[in-house]
Amino acid sequence: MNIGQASRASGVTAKMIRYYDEIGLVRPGSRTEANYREYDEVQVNELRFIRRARSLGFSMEEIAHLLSLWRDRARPSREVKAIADRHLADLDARIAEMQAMADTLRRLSDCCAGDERPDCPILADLTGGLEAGTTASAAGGGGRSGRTPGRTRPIA
Amino acid sequence: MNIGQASRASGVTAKMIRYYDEIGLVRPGSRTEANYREYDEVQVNELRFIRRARSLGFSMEEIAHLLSLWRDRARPSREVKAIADRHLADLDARIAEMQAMADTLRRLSDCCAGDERPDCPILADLTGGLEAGTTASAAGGGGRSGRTPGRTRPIA
DNA sequence: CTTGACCTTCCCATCATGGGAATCCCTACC
DNA sequence: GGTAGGGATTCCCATGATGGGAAGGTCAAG
Repeated sequence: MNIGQASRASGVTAKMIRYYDEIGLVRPGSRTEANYREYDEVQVNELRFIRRARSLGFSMEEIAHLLSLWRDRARPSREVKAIADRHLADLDARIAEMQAMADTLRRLSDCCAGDERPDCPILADLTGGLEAGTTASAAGGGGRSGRTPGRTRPIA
Repeated sequence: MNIGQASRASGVTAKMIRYYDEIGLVRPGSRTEANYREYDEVQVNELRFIRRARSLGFSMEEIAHLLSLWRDRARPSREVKAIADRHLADLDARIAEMQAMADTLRRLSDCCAGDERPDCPILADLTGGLEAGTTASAAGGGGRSGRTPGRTRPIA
């Protein structure tokens, strides 16, 4: 299987397959004389694995770890679960953060007439910070340690 | 006010203030003879505005728009509301997506013994895709148009 | 005049992904 | 054999918002 066939078989773009090769995540089984990457079912399954893991929001770093556990028939499921749970906690935190943003925004939007007049509680909120009140702390409020520069939404 | 003072007054890092200058979002009122940026209360308020808008998850592009409306005393609140509502819909969609990931993951984690044995439903799911079942479609399921390469989590 | 804090610009890195160029290779067809 | 078209290769660049750091100029206090 060349890269195009592996791509169709796995649902991972050729570009990404090359990238996974580059970062050492999934190496082609071999190269042809013309330097074409060659893949077999094993690698294609790994590519599918990655695709699925990405769709669950795991980072490449986490996936590298998961993949090494997957390859290791003697892995303890404890380790897999640990990675999953850490990621889950991360997801939950980010969801809560975004939910707080959405809640604040919805409240502000509901108060906004949305007509031709310039008065707007949304702009008022952005302006003021509204020091006294429940308004100001959408995302920063909790006090969760450092400003997590967390990971983005992955693809499907 | 030089950039350091503006930074302290607004809560925006000097690095970011320079960036906002560079992209034309908030220009310093003037420069000193030594080429130092000079800011006054107006700009500091704009920086605070941006900081607050970022904390609500608005992108820089949306903030540029919001800022121009904010500066325009004759703006129709309709336009502000439109931006906010679009962002809100975006937030809701991303929350739903992450929630689906989290739900799937939680279910898988709950089924995982997390002990020394290698059997692991999490890895099994990643392996199989489990073609028949509610398991497979965490994030891609909905059918919402194109794979939105959406924006990341902002800071507080 | 020196020291230390602060400013300037410029470059690099993040993370996963896509776009595109230049070049080479393979297959099919005439 | 020649050629066309699709597909492979590598390399560079961009994203979005942010941080890190280097090299060099500036200001204020001692």
